[in-house]
Amino acid sequence: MIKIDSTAIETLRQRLRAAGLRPTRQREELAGLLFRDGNRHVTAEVLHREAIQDDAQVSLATVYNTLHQFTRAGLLREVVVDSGRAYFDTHTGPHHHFFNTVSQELTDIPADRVLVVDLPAPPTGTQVDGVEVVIRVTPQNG
Amino acid sequence: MIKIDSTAIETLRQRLRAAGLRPTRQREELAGLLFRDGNRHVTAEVLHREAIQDDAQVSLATVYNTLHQFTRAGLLREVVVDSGRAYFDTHTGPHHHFFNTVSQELTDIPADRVLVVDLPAPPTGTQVDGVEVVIRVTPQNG
DNA sequence: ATAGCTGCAAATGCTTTGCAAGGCC
DNA sequence: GGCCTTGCAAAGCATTTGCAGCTAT
Repeated sequence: MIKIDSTAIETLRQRLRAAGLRPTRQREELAGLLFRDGNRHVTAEVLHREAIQDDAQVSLATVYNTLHQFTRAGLLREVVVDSGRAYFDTHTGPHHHFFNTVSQELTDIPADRVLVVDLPAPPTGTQVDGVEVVIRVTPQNG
Repeated sequence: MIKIDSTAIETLRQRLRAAGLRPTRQREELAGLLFRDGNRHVTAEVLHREAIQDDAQVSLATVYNTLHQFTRAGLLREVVVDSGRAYFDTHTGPHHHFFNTVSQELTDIPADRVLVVDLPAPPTGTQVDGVEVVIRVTPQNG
């Protein structure tokens, strides 16, 4: 169970309410794990394991539902780097990622460190929704 | 069944052999579908459906295996744009993609139309393996 | 002949869904 | 109380694997 002072809990609850989500025990727990330590990159399974280790009662299905609700509400952003698993990022602003394909770890790259220039026009009848840069890395000498 | 002249078939067979793969009926069929019409972006399911409509005998499992063998052999490249489905691109050189998230269609962007500058150093102990830029687009007014 | 392929079906891994029970306002 | 949320289990996809039979060289 998430252990933080009552002010922080109240901030979380207000944040959820502002997003149009009822502050339930599970949502508070997951929001606490996601947002207390700054920027994080999680998969549903990892977040679920953390919640369980934290003595919280949350099912994996609820973790999935919650991650999507948070994403729809703008509290999270999905990062696509693996065709078999979804990653969620607590940093919703524009930025990019390193993805270590061996350890499967994500690292942020500030948006201002990558400049995409001379962008071609999108296909006819479409509009640009977002630009994602993923730099795949592997351990050296391995 | 793929219908092309014997010269083209022989070219395909040699290409497979050069990649260290036995030119079997299934591989010729799939290679024919993939490489005869220039650059293509396919999922396993789409390629399988095409092969079946072409009166070829190929199982979906073989399509999956073949796509990965071709990728390992450098004939294909995997493009990660969806966390639930794998796309394969017949264009293996450096370039980027538009991904229409509604129609799920991929469009190439030549590498020289996108410039990624001031690239930050990769995380300690890792080396860069590749840079992928994905521009997500949606239909206009919808 | 034999090492490599294929097909099927079953297994796997991640994710979603249906529905009854429970919790928030 | 009423509606939203949760949990469980089952279902749903995409993908991989085991193994017997087939095939290219």
